[in-house]
Order: sequence, then C-alpha cells, then structure tokens
Amino acid sequence: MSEKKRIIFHLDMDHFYTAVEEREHPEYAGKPVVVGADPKQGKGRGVVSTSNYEARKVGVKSGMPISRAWRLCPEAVFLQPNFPLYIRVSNEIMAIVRKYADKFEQWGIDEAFLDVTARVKDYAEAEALAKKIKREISEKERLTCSIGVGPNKLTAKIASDFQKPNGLTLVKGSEVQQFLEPLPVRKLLWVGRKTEEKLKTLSISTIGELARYDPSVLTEVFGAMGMQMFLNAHGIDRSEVEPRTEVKSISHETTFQEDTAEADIVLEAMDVLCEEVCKEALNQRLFFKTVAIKVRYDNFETHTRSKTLPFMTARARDLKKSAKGLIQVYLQSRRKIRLIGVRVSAFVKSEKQKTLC
DNA sequence: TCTGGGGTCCTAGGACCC
DNA sequence: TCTGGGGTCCTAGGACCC
Repeated sequence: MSEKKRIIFHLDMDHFYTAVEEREHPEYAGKPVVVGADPKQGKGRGVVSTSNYEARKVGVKSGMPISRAWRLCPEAVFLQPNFPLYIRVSNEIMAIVRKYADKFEQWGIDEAFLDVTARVKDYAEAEALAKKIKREISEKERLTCSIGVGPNKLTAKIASDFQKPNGLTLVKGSEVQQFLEPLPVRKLLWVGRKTEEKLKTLSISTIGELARYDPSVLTEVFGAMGMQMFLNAHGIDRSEVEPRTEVKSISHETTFQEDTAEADIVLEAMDVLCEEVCKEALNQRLFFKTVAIKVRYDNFETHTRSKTLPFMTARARDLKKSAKGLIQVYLQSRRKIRLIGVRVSAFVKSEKQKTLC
C-alpha cells in the first residue's frame, strides 16, 4: 500500500494582476502598484486584490482594506481590476503550461497543478522541465512565475510559495517531512484563520507539532478534517491532479457605496444582479433550479436564503421573482444593508437551447 | 484594519418516501 | 400507541480557496 511515486508541479504567477498591468504600462516601472477597489482618497470600500513588490515593501498586502492601503502608500498607482484582460492573459499562459502535463488542473486564475510523472524520469529532469516552462512564459508573455516541485499537490503548492518571486523549489519525497516540519500550520492547504486559531488552543503552531499530535484528538476536534490535516502534516496527500469539472453555481454580488435600508434601492440593485446572472447562465447554456440570495447587514452579519423551483429555467423574470420573494424578510427588518448577492445552481445543461428560449 | 467578489465543499437538521 | 432504519433532497451556515 505504498504511495505511487509521482512528480507534481505547482505553478503560481508572481503578483499576477499587477504584473500584467506593469507589462501593459511601462510607465509604472519602479512604482508601487495596487489593484483593487477604488480608494476614493481613503474613503473607499473594498480590499486590495494584488500589490506589486514595491507596494508590499511598505506593507500593502492582498485582502487589506483599500482605505488602509491608501494611507500606507498614497503615492501608489491605484487601479481597478481589468478582468477581461487578466482572463485573456491567463488563458494564454494555461495553454502554454498544459501541453507539458499528462494531467492538468487550473487553480484559480493564475495557478495550476501539473502531473508530469510520465514526462520526466527524476528530479533532475523535472528541474530542467520547470526551467523550460518558466523560460517559455517569460519569452512569450513577459511575465514571471514560481514553480514548486514535489511528490504530491500539497508539497508542490507549499514549495511554489517558498521562494518568490521567480522561484523554483524542488522537494523530493525523502525531504518532505524535513521541509514541512518548521513551517506554520497556516501553510497547509485548507488551514485558514479559524482552523489556525483552533490549533493554537491545542498548542499547535507548526506543521511538525501537528504531525506529532494524537490523531484521535484531532479527529474529535475537527472531524474528518482532523485526519486529513494529520496526514498532510506528515507530507501525505493522495489527491489527484484532475481537471476542474463543470461549473456548479453562478453568482453576482455587490456592496453598496453606503449601507441602506431603502427597499427600492436594494430591489433595483437586485434586478441588475439577476440580469447579469441570467446572462451568464444563458451564455453557458445552463438552466437552473435553485435560486439563492445573500444579505449582509452593516455590522457584517450575513444571511443566505434559497429556494428550489419546481421547474428549471434561465429566464430573468423567474429569477427576479424568486429573488424578490426570498429577500422580503430582510427588507422588513428595516436594518441597514451593506451587500446583496444572487446565486443560481442545480444546473441542467440544455441541448434544446434554441427551442426553449 | 474595517473587512470585494467569484467560487467549492462540508455539516447538520428536517421533510419526505419506502 | 409510540415507534424501525435507510435514502435523498432541501435549506442555512460556515470555512476555505484565489
């Protein structure tokens, strides 16, 4: 029952959004660049999506409130994300990368896993292949990436993050435990802020401490996830590199400029979201059965309500009617609303698109 | 610090059916 | 009159990813 020997790459583009912007705008060279919400002189809502290394030097990081980024670095070039551009560049990069893998899995817009087991005979060849991929991306796209190489996805992912930007880190099977041992548990995939905090109460802060902990206690505290974490801490991860399956939900959401309790404003915004969601569903030829809405109050308390229709549809009229019904309870509360969202799921792919629309 | 927007997966309770 | 067990679907919330 020994684990099949594999060689997995994880490729991660370096500060992707800002890198693309810098490529398109040479005049930004050497300046701090921040892609995210509009800072509005420090009064903007929203967060930083990506910052380049000049901005990171003064502490501007992904996920930070844009107002704080503005205070830290008012001289930065602040840009709103240009997703159509990023998606186009992403598609070009993925086309380059996927031809080097037997199995390929895109992970978000700017990351990918490659199973190259059948393409290389050892880590020396893997290193040469990784360099070749980096060179091709650099020549064709004028962008850099970091690649991690390891015996599984877990190790490859952590390795790609180990030296950035423009890094290449190889971790052989025999070196995995030693490599992971000193790292904080937060580096493990699926260990986020909440799990990190919970682990801290058990006096676990490094992957090594997690590996030495009693797995039965971990199972008690975290359920199935506990055993998963324990195995991962030992460098064990049998998950396959596999292509993303079909889309399971489509959603749009929006945060208001100012929190509002006005039903008219909320309903009008919701109609727009419904239109956008329907347009996308139709583009992908998907009919949906389940409609969900999301409401976030001004204190960040968040609720969702959903309803499964007795029929499938892709019509905006049906979506608007359902969404309107679902949001009523929240409007009646007269509390100030910060955000609303609309989501559809439970898809049926249509072969008869034309006749039904 | 004052917290976007797009997703996936898991859990748990209740309804309903056989 | 109080009581099965299994299976599936629906709903709400939450954690996590980029």
